Amino acid sequence: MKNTELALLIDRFMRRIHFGLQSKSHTFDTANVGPGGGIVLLTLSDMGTTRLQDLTRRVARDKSQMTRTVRSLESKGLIERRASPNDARVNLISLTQDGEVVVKTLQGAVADTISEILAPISREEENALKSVLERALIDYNPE
Amino acid sequence: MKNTELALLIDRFMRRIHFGLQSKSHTFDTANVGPGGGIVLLTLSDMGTTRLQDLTRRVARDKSQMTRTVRSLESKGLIERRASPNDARVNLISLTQDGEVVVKTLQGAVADTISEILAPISREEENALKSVLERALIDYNPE
DNA sequence: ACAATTTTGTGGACATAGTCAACAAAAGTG
DNA sequence: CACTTTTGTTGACTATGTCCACAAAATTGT
Repeated sequence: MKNTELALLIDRFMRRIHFGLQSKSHTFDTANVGPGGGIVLLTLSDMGTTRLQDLTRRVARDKSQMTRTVRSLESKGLIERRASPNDARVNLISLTQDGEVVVKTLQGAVADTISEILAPISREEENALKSVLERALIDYNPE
Repeated sequence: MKNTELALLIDRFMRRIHFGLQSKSHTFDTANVGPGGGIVLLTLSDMGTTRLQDLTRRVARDKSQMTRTVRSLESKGLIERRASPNDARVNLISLTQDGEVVVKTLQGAVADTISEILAPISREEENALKSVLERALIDYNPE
């Protein structure tokens, strides 16, 4: 019954990352994608070319939200969409070359911030942390 | 350089909690405090009577945001504020009896959701998870 | 003692993100 | 080939975040 702690900890941890990045965002977010765009780009980089719906599920956002985020990233030339040849409803999303470059920059910034935060944490614990989160999320694919 | 993963995992985990609660919120958020209000109430319950500023730092939100959240909770009769006797600038915030009741309900709901999510995780790992997060946040007190 | 600075909280204005419902087009199904 | 489902878009609304300026009280340095 004391599990409320974990929710609060996760929230604070999230905010910690957020502020860490936010405070230096002018040094790396030159494309002005913001947190929302950043998450989508990084996720897309993980997934490779994907259908919009799958991307939406992975980042666990509302599909309407994703439509807008994707449009914004497209207008910045960072991602491309093309219709699936098999299914005309489906949008296949992929990073452009410019997008790849932005992703590299974001990855650097995020990695730096995370390293800062995890300074007091050992490498083994860090891996354990990832593994636990991954396992908890393994079946999580919201619609 | 692979640490981007953790940021994305934390984000997904957060969303997982959020949706888990959101989908049942009508069953427990009868006071209509929402996620923002809930975090404040739970944190306040952890901290006991506190100054607004300390609460603000703990939840890592903007102070103006906190002003508004606190006003809203006050208008619902869930928290009380009084001026500090020592320092007339300071607002001391505390839960009312109604607030305590709401907190109990929220704690139940959050605990249930977290248990669901952590079903595939052992008790030891869960404790390790908390401990790691706590340690990473130990010195984190933003202004 | 007292001017200058800092701390605490409030308010306004704007930007970003989340939510929900309605919709259109294409695909799948019996 | 009607019926249903899937995919994505749009609109309207709410909630949250961010930034700036401000006022009142406290603190500091001289």
